[in-house]
Amino acid sequence: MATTFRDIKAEIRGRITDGSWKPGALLPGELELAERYGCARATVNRAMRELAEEGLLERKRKAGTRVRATPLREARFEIPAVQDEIEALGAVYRYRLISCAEVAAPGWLRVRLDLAEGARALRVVCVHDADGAPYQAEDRWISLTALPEARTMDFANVGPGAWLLETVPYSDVEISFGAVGADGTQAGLLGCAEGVALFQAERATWWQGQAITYVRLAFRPGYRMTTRY
Amino acid sequence: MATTFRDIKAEIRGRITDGSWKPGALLPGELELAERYGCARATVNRAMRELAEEGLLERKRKAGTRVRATPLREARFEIPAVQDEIEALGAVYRYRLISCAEVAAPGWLRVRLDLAEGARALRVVCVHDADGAPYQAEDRWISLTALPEARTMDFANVGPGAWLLETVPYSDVEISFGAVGADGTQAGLLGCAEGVALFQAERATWWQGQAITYVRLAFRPGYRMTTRY
DNA sequence: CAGTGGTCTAGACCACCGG
DNA sequence: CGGTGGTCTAGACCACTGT
Repeated sequence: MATTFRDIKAEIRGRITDGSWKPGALLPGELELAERYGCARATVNRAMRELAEEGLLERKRKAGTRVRATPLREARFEIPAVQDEIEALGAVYRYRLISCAEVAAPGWLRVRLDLAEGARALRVVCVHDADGAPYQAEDRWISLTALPEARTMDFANVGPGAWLLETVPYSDVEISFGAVGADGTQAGLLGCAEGVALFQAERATWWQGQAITYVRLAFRPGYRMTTRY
Repeated sequence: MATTFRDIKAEIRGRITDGSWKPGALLPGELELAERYGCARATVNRAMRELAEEGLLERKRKAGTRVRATPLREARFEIPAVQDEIEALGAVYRYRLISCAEVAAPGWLRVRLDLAEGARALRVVCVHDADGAPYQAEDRWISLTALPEARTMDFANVGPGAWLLETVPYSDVEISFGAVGADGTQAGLLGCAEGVALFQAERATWWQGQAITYVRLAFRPGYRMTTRY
């Protein structure tokens, strides 16, 4: 009878969800559970530690382990590249460049990315289609302070997102989601009426403390982002 | 010179983000790294295992450990109770019940929650205010099959969300986010014009395979959900 | 088949913090 | 202060899977 840390996790999770151990309740110590399950303390430790990471338990030295009084609800969303997202739907992906120009970084962007006055940026506007219909409109600003080589890039066939992904693969990201009424540009790009409600993501990316890019992604009307937890 | 699993994580993470180890690159085996850092294999194992969970590494038996070719971007959002969310902003929370009535579950809800024909539900509509201004409009359906005791509850002062949280604290949830134009009811409850873009969450909750509740939460215009990763 | 990661063990020392 | 969780060790066996 093998007692793995997964068995113990399942056992404890079961007791919590079925109500045997109510929110706030104190669980037995690791040593006692190890004896009860006939395994090493390290095994119990891993089980409980992971359940704590998942938000079901609260652990404190000396105080012991308790069922979280207020369930910590945490949802995880995968943020795939647009092309992957579209192809995962079984649709044909197409990329269309609308415009690409070097400009002086506007004030709001300098504030947002902490850029110096006079900083310059590359602004790229493009659309991602799924089966020929607009799926996502992208309005991106790339800091030419951090990535001067972006000037020489040709974004006619490769999206700026894909290029950045291979140039700066691992970076720090701040992302936020909201709803906006489509402005004239977005309405044109997505083929909808002005004012229609759009799901919009905003993402700022940093690498080693330096701002890389800021992007606004407006999704086609009706888009939903879904997950379980 | 203490080498903890955190040190090793930081070390490896650094090599990945600074580009020394590029996407797809093969890392040394656990045994070699253990020797290199002068620690036990278990310590290296924990460091690498956690980095894999975080999406930076890909591990396969026999094949070894590699830097993920395509960074797995995963964002985590906390989903607090509305009251906590509002009070965390430093605002005063207020709850207002708009209506509460027992009804036959409409077809779309029966499909959504897998309810039997003729199933009955409690429909509760309410508003959550922050500093006196509407923050979130809630339109909730509670399955009376699963929770007949909801019939006798008085939701005049306690929100249905808070009651459910203490009645069924740990459940399975499916959640999705999108943008909608405010309908007449939502416009009235949130004090905005019809058609204004609203950020909307939909949540279906299950407990031991049985549907508990379905809720639509429409946030005040301009609301954004933010995180880092 | 053989090499890699996955997991368990028995024991140890330590840091934190509640009583 | 002393009990609890946090972490490390040295060793072992096993499961998967590429070659």
